[in-house]
Amino acid sequence: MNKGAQTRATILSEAITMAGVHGLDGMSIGRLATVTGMSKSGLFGHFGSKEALQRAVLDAAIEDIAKKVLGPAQQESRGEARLRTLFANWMDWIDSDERPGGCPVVSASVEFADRPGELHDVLAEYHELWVDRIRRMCQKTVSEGVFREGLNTRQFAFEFHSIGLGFNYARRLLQDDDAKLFAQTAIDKLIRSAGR
Amino acid sequence: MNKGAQTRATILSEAITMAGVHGLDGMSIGRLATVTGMSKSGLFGHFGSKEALQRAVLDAAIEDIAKKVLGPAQQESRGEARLRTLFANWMDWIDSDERPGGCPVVSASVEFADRPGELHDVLAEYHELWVDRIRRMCQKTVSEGVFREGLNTRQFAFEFHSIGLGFNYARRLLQDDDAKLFAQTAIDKLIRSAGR
DNA sequence: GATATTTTCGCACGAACGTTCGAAAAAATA
DNA sequence: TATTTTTTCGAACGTTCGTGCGAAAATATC
Repeated sequence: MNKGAQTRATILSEAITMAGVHGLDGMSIGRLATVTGMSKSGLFGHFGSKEALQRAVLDAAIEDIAKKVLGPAQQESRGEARLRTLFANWMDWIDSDERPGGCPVVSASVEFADRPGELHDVLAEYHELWVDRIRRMCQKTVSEGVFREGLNTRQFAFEFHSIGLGFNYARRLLQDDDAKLFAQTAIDKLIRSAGR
Repeated sequence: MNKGAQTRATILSEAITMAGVHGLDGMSIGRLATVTGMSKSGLFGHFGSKEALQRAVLDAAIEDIAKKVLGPAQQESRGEARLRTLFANWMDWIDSDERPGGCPVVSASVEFADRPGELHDVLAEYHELWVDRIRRMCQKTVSEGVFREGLNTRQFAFEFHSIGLGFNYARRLLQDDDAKLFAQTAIDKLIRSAGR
């Protein structure tokens, strides 16, 4: 690993944290430089523009989700187990101490929901990908005969995702210790109601 | 109505829109002055500080929700009708053309979830109030014998709120026309599953 | 219509923002 | 070790930010 890639990784790690708390816009290059012990221009040179930095932060967060949340779920053989693992890992990821700001992708999506541009498009595309992954896991569970035939898998994915949002919201805003239980109960209900 | 209160209302109306799109921090006094055709200092004088302005925007949004969403729901006599009206009006409010940024309270809550201060506290308090209102409507429906005895009303409120978040998210980020149907279906399911 | 009060303005301030650039320092290559 | 490339820095730029202040304009009161 080059020196460049190394410091880039350090920067991005701090940037994910800062973006989670202050948003992708609220994350400033100056404060990021202070935190990492670099000069503003030194840090800036790694990205070339603020938008490129924001994009890099987003990519890094998405990659981390792929590694820690999606990957382990895909390794499960059965569909229902995939869904359960996905949700459990997602909640753990949101609740991790490394991320005081909850899921940075959710934060960014709310932040850029109504602002046209590259970041909006990246987020919209990723959201569709994410929901579609849930939908396909659900479809697989149908194929295995565990969920009932004719189940509306897009509806399932919508509800699955909504529960995650509810958890992220309650957990972050209120530090609600019951949130995890509520979310887990809701997922159990959802999965049970999809059974044949 | 004084001239002052009048322009204040005009400012706040524009501010709600801007805050919905750019966030409470992203809403700047300079741009707000341009939009309303005032001078920066003239506008500033109405509030005294940016945080006070943000607080006023939040209060105005919450008041608007009380009038257009909560009020009509409270006028329903039966518990289930209250819940249905509340949800329908909430979705309409989120989806209104006047608010390109969806629900500004949801946006603000995500924005300030991990930033201590007055705004965070206001938002957390309001969220608890909101969820508790849902819970009490649910409890009333239990008392009326429509929902089953022993129903976990806090769980119900969590799921109810989550569905609203899911709608807000999908509708804003993707302009998903199916979002309303998904949300409505989810609410119907939730209400049916709570029945005796 | 005269007076008192409220509202709005222009101007300025210091701080922070993203960004540029050429020089210095560090690292990689030979 | 000498040379080339990459990485980092310091200083500065033009903008925008929130805010303060005294004067002017508009409104309300008598």
